[in-house]
Amino acid sequence: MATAARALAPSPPAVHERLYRALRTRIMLGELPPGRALTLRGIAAEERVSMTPAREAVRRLVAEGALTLSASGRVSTPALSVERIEELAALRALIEPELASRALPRAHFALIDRLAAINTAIGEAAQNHDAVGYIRTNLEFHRTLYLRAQAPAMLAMLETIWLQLGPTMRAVYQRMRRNEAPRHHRMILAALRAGDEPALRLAVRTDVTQGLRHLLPAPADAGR
Amino acid sequence: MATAARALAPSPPAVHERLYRALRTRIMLGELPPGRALTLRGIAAEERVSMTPAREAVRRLVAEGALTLSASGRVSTPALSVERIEELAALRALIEPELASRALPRAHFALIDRLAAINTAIGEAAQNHDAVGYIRTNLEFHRTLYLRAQAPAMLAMLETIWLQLGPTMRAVYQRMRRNEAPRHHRMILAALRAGDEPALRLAVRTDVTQGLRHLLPAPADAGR
DNA sequence: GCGGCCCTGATGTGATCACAAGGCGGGCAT
DNA sequence: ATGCCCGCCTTGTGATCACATCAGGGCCGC
Repeated sequence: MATAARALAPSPPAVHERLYRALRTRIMLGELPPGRALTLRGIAAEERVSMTPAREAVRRLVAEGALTLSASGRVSTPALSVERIEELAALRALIEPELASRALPRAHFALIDRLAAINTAIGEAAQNHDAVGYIRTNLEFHRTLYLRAQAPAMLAMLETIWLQLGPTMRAVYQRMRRNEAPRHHRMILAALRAGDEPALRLAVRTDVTQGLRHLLPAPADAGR
Repeated sequence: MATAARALAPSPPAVHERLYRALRTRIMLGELPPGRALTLRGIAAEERVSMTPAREAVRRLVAEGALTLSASGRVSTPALSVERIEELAALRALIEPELASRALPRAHFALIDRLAAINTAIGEAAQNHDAVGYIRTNLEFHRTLYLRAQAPAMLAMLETIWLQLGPTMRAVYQRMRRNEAPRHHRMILAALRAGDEPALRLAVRTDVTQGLRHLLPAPADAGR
């Protein structure tokens, strides 16, 4: 695709692609608060281009659920309802253990070492109270593992879920004043080293549901 | 959203929305073969509009994986690799039992009766060798059940998976000369009537994997 | 003081144009 | 006859414009 083409020849990527990447990153990392309004002309002016590519980038992000359109077509980051957050968390809890399980047979030492290093970076971001850094390294931890699953369609679907949760994530990690990396990450690493598939599934699933539990009101059946 | 607005006032929906719906339906029902090339000007001319709304509709469908862009930006329906089909089938097998399970507590008699009626229609389409009709009624069966789960985000994600499988589905149902509705649908109905949640999950999961097994080469570990 | 109404400016939508890239076919050389 | 090359013409991209819609603020009347 476009990425590969750019890797071969340094031809500038299409403008709408660049806008898309930029917005997508900002949204996924939680740099935009939920409910933040955006305008096509504003996005376009920011990069000194016309509205056309801005429209295309926004349309694409809306299709992925990263942005929402009001009835009159105004664009904003989504302000998720509790029910929707619960659904998205449940989807993560379904897909991520599956990806981890598929990655397990291919997880050699070098990968586990890299995951451990990323986990250290997560801890540093947590100590610095760097919310964006925390989200970015946390996602990098998961993505690095799941890339080994060799399941691009699943990973793509999962990333759109992360994307939808992006603006909300920021609120989560600001609320919980965390000082260290998620404790379940160590369990994930241990299960990977041991080649223990059930333990890995459980650790991943718990990591996901723990991370989002803070957003759900009643801790009643959050783990159903 | 736009649908609700249209329901209140019969104002015509936005052109790009209309194009999107039309294309989406044709793709999901398998009316377009895999690898079919489309052009923005062609889509636009078909409905006597300019390229702009056609571009938006296509961009949206590309974001959902319903269409693919070649390196030079040409648009076509995706020709899925076997690996990708397996991934999408696995995603269906993860998400659909969950949706069925969530729908179970809300599944009253009227719903089960309606599902049985739809199932009859599936059988009729099968006997008439009506591939598009078969796919449409089959999806309607599943969607009708899952709508009761009150999980719009999950259902939306699932529909994008169906969408990606659309062009390929056509090939499946032409290959297997089926004469009746999927046999697991009866098991789904029975589990719903009995309120048996594990049986329902199993029946749904089996229905999904059986339906797509014909596309996978070696029947070795398709059900892993 | 306050609530409702109207107007204006901002915003999204669709059409049209200019341009660059590339696919495909015809034509030429061997 | 066949293979290659070149040029045309289709195709996607970005810019610009006209227009309908609507949100928000100011103004008037109570």
